[in-house]
Amino acid sequence: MKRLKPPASPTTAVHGMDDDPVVQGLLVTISQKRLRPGAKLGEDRLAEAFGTTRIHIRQALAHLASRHVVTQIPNRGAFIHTPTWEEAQAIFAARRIIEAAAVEAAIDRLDDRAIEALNAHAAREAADSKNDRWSSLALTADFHVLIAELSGNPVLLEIARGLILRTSLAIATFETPGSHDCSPEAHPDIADLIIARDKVGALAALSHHLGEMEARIRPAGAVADPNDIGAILKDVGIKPMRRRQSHV
Amino acid sequence: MKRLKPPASPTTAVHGMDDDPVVQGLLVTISQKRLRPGAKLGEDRLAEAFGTTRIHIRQALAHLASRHVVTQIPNRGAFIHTPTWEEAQAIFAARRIIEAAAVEAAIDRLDDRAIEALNAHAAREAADSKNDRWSSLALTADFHVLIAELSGNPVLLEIARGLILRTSLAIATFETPGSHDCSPEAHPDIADLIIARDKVGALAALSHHLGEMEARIRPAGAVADPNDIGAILKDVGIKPMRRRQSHV
DNA sequence: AAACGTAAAATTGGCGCCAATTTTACCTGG
DNA sequence: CCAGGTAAAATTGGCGCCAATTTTACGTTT
Repeated sequence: MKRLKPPASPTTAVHGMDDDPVVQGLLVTISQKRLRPGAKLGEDRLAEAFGTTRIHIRQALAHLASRHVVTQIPNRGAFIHTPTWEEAQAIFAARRIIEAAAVEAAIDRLDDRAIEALNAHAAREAADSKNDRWSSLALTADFHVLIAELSGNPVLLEIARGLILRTSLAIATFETPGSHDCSPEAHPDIADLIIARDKVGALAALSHHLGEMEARIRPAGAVADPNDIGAILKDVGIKPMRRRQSHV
Repeated sequence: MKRLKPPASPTTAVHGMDDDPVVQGLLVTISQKRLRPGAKLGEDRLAEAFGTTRIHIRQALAHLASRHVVTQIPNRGAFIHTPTWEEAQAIFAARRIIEAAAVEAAIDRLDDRAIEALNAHAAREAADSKNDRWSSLALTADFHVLIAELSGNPVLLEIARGLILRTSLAIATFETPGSHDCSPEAHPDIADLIIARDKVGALAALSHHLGEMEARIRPAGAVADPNDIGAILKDVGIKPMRRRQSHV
């Protein structure tokens, strides 16, 4: 038996490249700063690591390149994008705008499920202090994504997701040696102010929080350390390939 | 003679998929509403129309799909994206946020070149009344892009460009029969208020302008008219292909 | 010994071919 | 005359091979 389908209705199903395992794997690896800006993303190596073909890798890399997460250079390959200092400042400025609007919208449409989600994230972040530093980095970023989700605007959420990810690239590029992405106690404060529906307080706390993040980067801190991705991807749960080794 | 180049510095040159002629051609054709939401974008047909290969078309379509301008359905092909009503509302809400911030930033860093650019665009728009309606549609969108450019934030500009383009898709999908994209006299008013450095006035005029645009769409106005792209692309200056014709 | 130039290896880019699915057209049956 | 089913055509998806460029390694020269 065949089920008949609409003749030419493009609203049936979406491709959903964001759900791609290669894209997701690269994204979380970047948000955890295991892949640093400038790292080479070889097609054959990634294909072997993720267990797929080279064409699939190319599509994923092209998708990430259009999101300004990966930079593709003709005949050179794909690299984790290294933001310029001007781009880093622009990302922070854009985050101030987007996230302030998201906080306002989240307070306007605050309900029990939103409060529960904020508390759940606060609990998860409080219990995370003794985890490995990789997952805690992704967790602090998730708080900002959660606020964007609570805004109820899917377009705003998508923009925020991109900016938050690019922020980790900016921080990884220009950070001063000993610095964290987010001060630990800033997120519960913002969450409480949102739950209390204190707009001006929440906006001030958010602005202060983003200011602290921006204060940790310096224009001269650009590192040129594209460490090899083999050992990194192996730790994520992917089997690496060993091709050859340059001897003495 | 060979010129030596940096060893592995990814900041040397960018790929720049946005400069691709296929992407640009499709983008302007969409902003002019010659390609309407739901239109099928066949790979062979586009390759023949633009005079390139099918692989190049695929890359361009994937890029546009990651920007939510094109929807790709597996084994079905690529279509001009048809926003949902919720997405259309979210786009307008996001534009209010982004463009308000852009106007504020533009006023803060206003200089002579910015004033000249605003006046130049106003003059071009005033002299455009008797042009064909295709280019005037793109011109009204350019005004909003110009404001985003004057904000001085390249990230904000990129976000605004995407939202403005997706707005034309939203309007084309849900517009009521006789409606224009922008009321003609709204842009000079906003430009004058920006030049006068009147923030609250410019923000109010912008909000009113976007409100007028949003008021012209209705949730039931979804059209299912994906007219063929052959005649449209032929008019843009591309040679179409004639394959076969179904006789009587 | 350091630097230049050359050659080999590796990687990316692109084209063509073929399988899988969909769309269309046609034919048959009610 | 309309509906359902079947077959042909068209289109997309994917894999493999080969050219072009880059990167690395090595040998030669000053």
